[in-house]
Amino acid sequence: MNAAAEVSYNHPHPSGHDHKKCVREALGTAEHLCVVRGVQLTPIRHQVLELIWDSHKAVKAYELLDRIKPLQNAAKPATIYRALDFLIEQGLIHRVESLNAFVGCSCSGHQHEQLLLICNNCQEVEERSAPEVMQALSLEIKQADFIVHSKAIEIHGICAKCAQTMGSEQS
Amino acid sequence: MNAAAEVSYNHPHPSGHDHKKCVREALGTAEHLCVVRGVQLTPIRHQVLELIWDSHKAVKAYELLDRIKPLQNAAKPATIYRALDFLIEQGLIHRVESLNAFVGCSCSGHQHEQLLLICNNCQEVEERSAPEVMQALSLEIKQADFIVHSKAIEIHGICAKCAQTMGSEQS
DNA sequence: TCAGCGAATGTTATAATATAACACTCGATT
DNA sequence: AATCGAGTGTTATATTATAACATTCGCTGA
Repeated sequence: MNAAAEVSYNHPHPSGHDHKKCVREALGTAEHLCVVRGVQLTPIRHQVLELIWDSHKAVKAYELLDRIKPLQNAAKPATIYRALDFLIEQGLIHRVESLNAFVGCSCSGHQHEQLLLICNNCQEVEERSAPEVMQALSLEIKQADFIVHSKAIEIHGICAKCAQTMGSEQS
Repeated sequence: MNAAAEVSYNHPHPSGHDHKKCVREALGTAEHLCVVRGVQLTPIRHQVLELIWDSHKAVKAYELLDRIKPLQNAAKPATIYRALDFLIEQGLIHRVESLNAFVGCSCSGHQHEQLLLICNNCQEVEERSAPEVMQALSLEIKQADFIVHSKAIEIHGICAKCAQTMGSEQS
């Protein structure tokens, strides 16, 4: 049985987008990249990636652990952390440093360093490539004579959708 | 006895800068801001701030706990985390999200949102205000219709000093 | 004066996040 | 068939952080 068939999507994205398409594309890209790179997207890794893509919210490692247990009875913290390490290495997910949580990367394969807009209300994370920001950042880093290994740009606040909802709910 | 007198500086900054001056300025600014704002920089909070300013490296909470125990025998995790919460609220330190650690803020009183250059070799953290980056970032965020609460921009890599040292040590 | 309050701290317990270390399986290679 | 490496199983523990309630102490209004 295919692991993919065992994971259901509990939180269809509310705002009229076709989330199944997001998932399909993300998994398709992941599968393709892993073949190309000669690395193994094992059942466990695939399931974890699917669970992460269950929504656009950042997910905690132990929440993933709880949710994978019905599928992988033997799952322990190491099971999850190893899968997460792999997925991060392959650029298939982002670690959200400010939340100790993880979110699917929709820019896999392209440049992986993105700006994350993290909604404190709905917990959804939006990735933006923000080329102008990245360019200014590169210049700044160069001026500092600094050799970059990795970048994390995390903005917390309220997303457009929540702002609208909250606004219309005011007295 | 003044708490300030009880903390020694174990790690004078190697690269010829007058670290005592950094500390003096940081503590002076902190004391002044707290008076102006009518908040209390209590002995514990002052000591924690001093310990953080012991170096330009990011410090872990439990490391602070170990180091404050000789001064505050009763210190427990909550002691440290409360002091850290206060110092962060007042903009006197930064939380380094990608390290779960803390570093003194040298821009206290001015705008507090800064770019952090974190050296993976020496662990020192350099703050840069990077106005061009911040401007591009604000624009990007505005385009996304996102309401900002806080920003974290953390760049990991090798600082200029370490790059030089490592370069000259190559075979 | 002293009752009551609020801010800070003391204290105990536990939750949440993450890694280390070693054993086992299994398919590919020699 | 031995060996090897990648992935996983398993146990234990380290690290980071918070909850919840008690106590202290200075201040303020009755």
